[in-house]
Amino acid sequence: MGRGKIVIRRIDNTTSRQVTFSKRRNGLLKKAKELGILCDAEVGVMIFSSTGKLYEFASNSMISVIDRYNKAKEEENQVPNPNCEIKFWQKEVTMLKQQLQILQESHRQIMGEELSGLTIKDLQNLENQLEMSLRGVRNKKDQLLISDIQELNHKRELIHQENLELYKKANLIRQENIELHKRVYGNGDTSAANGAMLIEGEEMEDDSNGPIHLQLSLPQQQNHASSGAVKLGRLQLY
Amino acid sequence: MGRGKIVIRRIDNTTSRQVTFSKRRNGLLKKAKELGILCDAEVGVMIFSSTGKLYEFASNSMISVIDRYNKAKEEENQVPNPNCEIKFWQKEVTMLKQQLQILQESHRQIMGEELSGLTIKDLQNLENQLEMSLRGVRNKKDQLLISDIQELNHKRELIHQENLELYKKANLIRQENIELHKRVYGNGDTSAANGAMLIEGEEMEDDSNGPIHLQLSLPQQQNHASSGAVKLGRLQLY
DNA sequence: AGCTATTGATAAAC
DNA sequence: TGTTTATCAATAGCT
Repeated sequence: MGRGKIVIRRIDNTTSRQVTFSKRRNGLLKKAKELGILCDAEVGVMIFSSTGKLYEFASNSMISVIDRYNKAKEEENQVPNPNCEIKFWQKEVTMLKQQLQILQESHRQIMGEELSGLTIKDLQNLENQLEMSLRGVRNKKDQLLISDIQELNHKRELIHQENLELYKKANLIRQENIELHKRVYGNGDTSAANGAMLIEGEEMEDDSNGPIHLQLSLPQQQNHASSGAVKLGRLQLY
Repeated sequence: MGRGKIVIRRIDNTTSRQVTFSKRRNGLLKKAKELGILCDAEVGVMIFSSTGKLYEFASNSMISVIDRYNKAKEEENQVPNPNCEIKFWQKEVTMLKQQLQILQESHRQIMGEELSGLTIKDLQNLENQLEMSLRGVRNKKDQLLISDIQELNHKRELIHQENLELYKKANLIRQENIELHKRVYGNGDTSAANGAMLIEGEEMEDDSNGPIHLQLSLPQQQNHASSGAVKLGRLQLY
């Protein structure tokens, strides 16, 4: 029930796992509440998020539900074991220790540490797994690098645009300057200093300082970066 | 979600209340299960029908959930319970669970499953680790293969020696046979059957069956296996 | 219990 | 976290 079908399996992506948790938790609590009301049932729901936070619902009170649950279980088992809780936790510890051991062994094997006792077939499987993992890791790394490059390219493009704007503005100001110059020194000076009218404000490369740098740096940056980098990005990526 | 909208209010009709209970109860339990799996959460649901029957779900075990719930509530209320032994085991469980979680996460990363959130440097380290592991596994596999080959060679050598012994014994028996033959049929037959004395038992290839096969098969097997395989082993491994 | 029309929940996108 | 929307899943009402 959503934009696409999903398989019921641990959601790897942390963010979407949290988002889904938030939504489905609310859904579950709502349904529990509805069930309690509609069907006159006593319902208790406890949810611990993966971060350990508790969310709960109880149609009356959680203590009441738990109590009723314990009673029901006692009746069911008809064996009121006094050491029950301690035994439970001990079992839990045993189970967890086993799990840990298994995982640690597998981990060691994967790390290529403790390979004695494996058959050639085991080793072949391990090798295949490692190769697959390696491909996954490399893909992920490449993706990261490529997205970094794209981001940098984007930023560069923005700065380039900004540079163009600044260049245009500088040119306008320079033109204005020339106009003001003409007005201040009159027509007599104009013919002596400049043989032709500076209509567009071009051809001033040798006289002023600031604009020159802009004019020189822009085409360089443009040709170098935008053609080279974009081509690289497209060839490598798509 | 049904043929018509309903208001969330106790269903008066007993039958339809029970039917709805059955349906929604299953729905709730399913959703609880899904939430637990999808979002890596610990979920516990207890439902008492209006007739008092208990239905439950817990992602791990209800005792664990209730206990965690009590703990959370205790912490909330800041009321420390001096239940020493149980607390010890609970601590143990908590610690083991933490270890497990850490290991599982690392395991997932190594398996190339959950790589989001890693930096390029992390990925680089992971890649190096995987490459190292792969080398280790491949080395081990090669070692195994080579020791297998060596063992086979050794066995082959033993069998070869055994064959030689058998061949010698067969020759001796054959000589004895000839001697006996001579004694039985006298000197007149000796010159007709064999021109020269068979001193070492050689040159009998065309007359007897067993020894011929041995003599032919041995040099072939020896040259093929011992020179070829050993050379391969040395070149690949050392 | 089994069948659908219909509502409700929610995955994906922002 | 909240909102929106397209889809899928749950289920209300029947049989």
